[in-house]
Amino acid sequence: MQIIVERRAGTVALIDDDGGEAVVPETELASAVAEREAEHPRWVWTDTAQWYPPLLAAGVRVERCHDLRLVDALLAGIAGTAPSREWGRAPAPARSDTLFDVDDETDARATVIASTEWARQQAAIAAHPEPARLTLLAAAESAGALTAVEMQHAGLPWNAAAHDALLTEVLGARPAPGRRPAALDALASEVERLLDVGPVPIDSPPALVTALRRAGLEVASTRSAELKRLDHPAIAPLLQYKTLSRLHTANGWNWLDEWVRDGRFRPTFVPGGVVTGRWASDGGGALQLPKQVRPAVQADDGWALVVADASQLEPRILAALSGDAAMARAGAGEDLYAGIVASGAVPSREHAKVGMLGAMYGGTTGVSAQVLPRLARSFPQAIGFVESAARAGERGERVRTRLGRTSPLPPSSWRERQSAAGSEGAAESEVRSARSAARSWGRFTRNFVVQGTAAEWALAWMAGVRRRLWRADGGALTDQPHLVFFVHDELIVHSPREHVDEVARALQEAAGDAGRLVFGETAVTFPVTVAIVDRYSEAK
DNA sequence: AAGCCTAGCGCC
DNA sequence: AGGGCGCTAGGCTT
Repeated sequence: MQIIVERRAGTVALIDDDGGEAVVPETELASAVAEREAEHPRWVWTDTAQWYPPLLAAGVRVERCHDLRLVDALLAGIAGTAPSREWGRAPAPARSDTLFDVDDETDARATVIASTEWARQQAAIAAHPEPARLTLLAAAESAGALTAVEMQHAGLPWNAAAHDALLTEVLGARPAPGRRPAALDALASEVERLLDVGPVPIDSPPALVTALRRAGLEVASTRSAELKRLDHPAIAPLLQYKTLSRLHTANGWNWLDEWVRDGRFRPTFVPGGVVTGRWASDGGGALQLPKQVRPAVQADDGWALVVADASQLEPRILAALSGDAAMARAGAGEDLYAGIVASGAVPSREHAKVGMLGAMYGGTTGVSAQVLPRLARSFPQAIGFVESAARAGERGERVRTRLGRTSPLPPSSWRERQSAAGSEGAAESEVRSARSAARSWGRFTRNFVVQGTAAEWALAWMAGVRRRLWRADGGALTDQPHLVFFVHDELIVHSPREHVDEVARALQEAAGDAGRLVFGETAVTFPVTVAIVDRYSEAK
């Protein structure tokens, strides 16, 4: 059964299957939801990110929901239209210099009648050629939205003292605000001394290029890959400076002050935030947590981190998508790349890895391009699948993931370039640049099908883990094993030590379920490695 | 001062 | 001339 949650001027209507309505003041919503949650309804509401945090704060957990905003975005993508409404986004703050008053319009767009929208979405899903897949995607997306809020609520356990210690270890003591740590000062002086061309503006890439050239180093940029190719004594300290400076600015003491409170890092996860369906994050750079700071991610006393990682997820996804039996066989063990080597297709694991990544990203140079023909011979269906997605993109067509998320159409400027290049008397440069733009869009659609389907698998995995950890008898989320982190193909559960084995089992079993859910019968396996550790850095 | 852009680098 | 992101600093414009 489902219960639609509909806002009505300071009150909230809860509408059940039979059309029965209970209208409660917003202040009493949590208890009204708690009362009904016992019947395991699916909560149909406009936006999990808005409705769920206050419920969790009141100690009320919700098992299932349908997120109208996220599903609308999916359906709009499929229909090739813009999302139908602004979903309750806060109105733009009033600005005195604004030329026209947008508030009325913004409010109107923000008003979504949940029951009406729910009916519309059900009809749209039923009318889709693959309603079962789309239903699954809507459920997975919505479960992800619940999990995202729960992970922010619980927070990733973070030992601020350990973080401070590791910063001090490599940077020196925390400097006064606005000052540079001692280790960076020393490295900057060293670079200056070794270049010996006067002051070196080390933090400004364009000015640094000028200084390097003054020192006789032929560089076009200050990218570390380019600097590494140079043979000069100043390069090593310069690269070291960049690494430490990055740590200091991105994940240093300021980051710690801003993002870690009461032993927890609580980023906002943004389900569906990426065009492919991957999650994005907002604040703290949660999805780019550098390995350097992972020693600070530490389980509470008596607890452990159960860290699970899906092995070679994307090539396995491609094998399942394309039904490539040979690649499924190569992935039968724990290491798909080793399986590709064993099949005789390529000489080394590195060749297998770089070649597969190149096939999925559209690499055209180096080792990746070299081994592609061999991979194509051994795994014609898998390679053919991404090639065909690339060709579709080059023609300006949309592609879709396994469960039905569609890629956007290229911008109108792209189409105009293509047609201009195809017309009589087009300049050669126009043709070349249009061709290059077409290839570029093809690389996007090529990757979209794999990355997007991997995101679907990951959502199904996460939902399965959450379901297995769910305790019907209630209790606070954080009193029992709970998800605390997700990065595309990796999950972390914070768990009391006495439960880690069952948590590990849940992570494994849910991975198997996810493969069957997304692909039905498939020979492709999705092994996950699970590590039970005190610190995130001890995993892998 | 605020907004926007680029360069660069972190993650998957 | 390999896909997707977020974030920071510098530097420019408004």
